[in-house]
Amino acid sequence: MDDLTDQQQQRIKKLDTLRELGVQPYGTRFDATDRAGQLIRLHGEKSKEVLEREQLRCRFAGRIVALRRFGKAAFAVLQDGADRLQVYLKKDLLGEQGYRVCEMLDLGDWIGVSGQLFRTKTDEFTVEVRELTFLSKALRPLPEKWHGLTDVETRYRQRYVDLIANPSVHEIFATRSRIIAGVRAFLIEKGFLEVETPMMQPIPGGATARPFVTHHNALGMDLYLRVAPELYLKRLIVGGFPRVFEINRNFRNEGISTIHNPEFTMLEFYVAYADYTDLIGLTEELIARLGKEIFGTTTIEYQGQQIHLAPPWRRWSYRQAILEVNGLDSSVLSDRTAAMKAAARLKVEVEKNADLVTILNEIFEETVEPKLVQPTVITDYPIEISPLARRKDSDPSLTDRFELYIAGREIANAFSELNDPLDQRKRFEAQVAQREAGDEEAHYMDEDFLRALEHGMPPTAGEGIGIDRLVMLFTNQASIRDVILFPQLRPEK
RNA sequence: GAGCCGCUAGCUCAGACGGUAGAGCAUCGCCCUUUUAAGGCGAGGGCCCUGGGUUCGAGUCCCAGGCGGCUCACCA
Repeated sequence: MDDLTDQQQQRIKKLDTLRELGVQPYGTRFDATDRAGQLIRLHGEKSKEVLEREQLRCRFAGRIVALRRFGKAAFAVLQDGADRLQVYLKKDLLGEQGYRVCEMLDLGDWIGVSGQLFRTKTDEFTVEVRELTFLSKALRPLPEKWHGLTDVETRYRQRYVDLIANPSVHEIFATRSRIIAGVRAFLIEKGFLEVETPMMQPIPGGATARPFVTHHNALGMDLYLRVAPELYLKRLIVGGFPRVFEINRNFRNEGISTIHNPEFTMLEFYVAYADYTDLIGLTEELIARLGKEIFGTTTIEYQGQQIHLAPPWRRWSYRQAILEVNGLDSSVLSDRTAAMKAAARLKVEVEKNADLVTILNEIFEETVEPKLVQPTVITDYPIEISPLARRKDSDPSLTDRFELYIAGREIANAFSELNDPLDQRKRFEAQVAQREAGDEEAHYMDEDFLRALEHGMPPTAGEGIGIDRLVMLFTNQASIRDVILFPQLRPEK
């Protein structure tokens, strides 16, 4: 007890006093017939006179987030979900015993109240409490009322405190939930089946990324946390589900930054008989609908930039974008030396022995991506950087693929799936060769996936949307940690 | 991984040139039955991130480390 702060000791003392008063400081159920938000919506606009006439009774619960005492009376503000409602505690109405309980209240405690709605002298919509039920004692103090909790580290480590102290944080995560619910509703409406595929995979596939490894004791084998659900979802297309989607976590054993968390939420969906161009329209519809349904507009602001989500979005081929943004001659597309010179002139750093595709991709990422502020669909990616995408009929060096960029960031990646098992085998073999050459992110051979394709996969288009980044965009957050409830951090000590 | 910045009371922050560690809020005591950053009077509260070093003396200067943020590199 000696290592407790004075405030913690005071609260434990009050805990004991409550028990002496016959109050259980950690109670059981409270029959809240009302919610603060409901009361505010239904009656919050009524005048003093109307409230006096109607004599409305109510019963709700919440956490004390503000407390102003006056000797024989007090005002407390209760937080119930996203809403705050003031209650008035008066000795006359609560009695000697009841008011002793009030004197034991602290910021952070949970209480239930029943009473009558009224308006104070200062016109504040308030509950005059007739009965108070103590629900739970907080043994630690809340952050300061004015500045709240601003220390970023504490906000991430103790998200529960962040959520109490910062209503805007509470709102961001409520919005995140609505976005995911909106995505789910949209896809289900479009005839998709929601499925769950393994998070622990014997062969990690579906993305070029380093996996986490874990071990299953009973099976005596290593398993990988998935880097993508892609190969399993395609197995389901083979199995005869024509439209499937999954919203779930992916895990990548890579660096952490403002746009990377080791575990992140991914939406992937697959449509049989469709090609990538069908998905462009579907994506336009989805994003615009989310804007309208959740924010009532298709114009949003992200980090000071106005972004117009209403379709149609600009479409630009990967190669055209590289040429036009930089005013380059089309020779760079086929001439490695010309591409190298262009990179040097554009101050794009490229490894000395990089191949043409890598040079062009560096140029794309450095010079084109940051310019794609308004939603832009980039199409026709080179085959070398699209190992799972279908080859373009009109140009075998390209794929039937697009990526959606908004605010300079990749939001979606979609392509017509490669369903030729022999071609897929060759590409896996190429990946395996790269892996053997030291590329830890290259794909593994997945014989079972090939076997599935050999059973015949209908023409299919698939797409992935990074949910965290989508939420960042819609909630105007610069860091992924501000849209993930418990971002990954090193241990405290 | 590299660079820059930060770490002082429960919270938000001050602490020039090295000389007994401060404020506001919160807490505790007294007063106060319509306040809303309530108010008045009084009081308590510190491993100054950790470990070394320099010095008569270190929150402050030096070295090493920890944790976090931002920027850069890989990735979505």
